[in-house]
Amino acid sequence: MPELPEVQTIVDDLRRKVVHRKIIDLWTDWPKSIKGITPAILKKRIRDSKILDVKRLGKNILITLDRDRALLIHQKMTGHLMVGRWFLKKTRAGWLVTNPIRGPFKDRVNQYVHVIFSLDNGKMLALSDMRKFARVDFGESKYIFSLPAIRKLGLDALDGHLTPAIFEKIIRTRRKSIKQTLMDPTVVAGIGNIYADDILWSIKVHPARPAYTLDRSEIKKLLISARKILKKAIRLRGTSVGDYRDTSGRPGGYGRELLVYRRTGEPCRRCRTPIQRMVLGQRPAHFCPRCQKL
DNA sequence: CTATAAACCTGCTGGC
DNA sequence: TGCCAGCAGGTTTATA
Repeated sequence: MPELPEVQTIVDDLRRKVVHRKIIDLWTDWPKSIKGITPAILKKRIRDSKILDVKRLGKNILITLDRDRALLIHQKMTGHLMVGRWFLKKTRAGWLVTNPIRGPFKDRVNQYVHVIFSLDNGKMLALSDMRKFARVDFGESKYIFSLPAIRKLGLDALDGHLTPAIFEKIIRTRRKSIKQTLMDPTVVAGIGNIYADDILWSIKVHPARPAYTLDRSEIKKLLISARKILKKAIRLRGTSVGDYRDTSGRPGGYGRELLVYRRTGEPCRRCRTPIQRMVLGQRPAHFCPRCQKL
């Protein structure tokens, strides 16, 4: 689900909804969602933690707690964070979580909720994830920031410290394709498959071009375009291709604006040539064979 | 070191 | 209608 704009949307929601709240309980039916420690230990250690802040680190969500501790959540492909009131219900098949949010969810039971933090205002922060790839990590700030996922994170795509000159230096040393380079979180943080395709289409660069072949002006255009597209997607509250939803269960609006992503066979928005699909680094890449020459 | 593949999971889609 | 291969927003780990 989540790339930079989707994660930012979630973080903005969470700042309004859970900052200053206390976590009073923890429930999970998928212990693997929690890294490092058992759910029972996390439950004990997190009780009565006050939420001080919520931030985005690349595609990770950092929830800062009191007593110098923090939660780090990565939603991976199909993870969702939702805030609301749920009810646990025991059935023959196990625990089910009922979800009163109306709208995009097909029914009132969200069978994919696997972790729930109960808050002191009667609401719950729930992690729902159909594919169970999402992970929650907990510990002292020192521990969280020592995690490879954070330590090795490149500069954020929207971070002002990432200047055209620095971006050029990074891009020009990479031998991989420009698309795989853009999607590598240790190079630039936040760009995933959807936005990488749209960004490259917008500057007419073929996704398979080796990164080091881009010249200075192309790299500058790349950075400017990346920021423009990511900011537009944040304004529209993300892309809902598949099942992405915000913390209230509402879809994002960028899906209608997609430039090439998942438009295989459809006409290029510039020249009407049918969009092509190829595979790069095990991921699909979409491009216009006429606008984006190798 | 690099490049590719597999692993982690479930549900949906399309072809036969 | 039914089955099954292939595919999906991401990242880490294994293999060559």
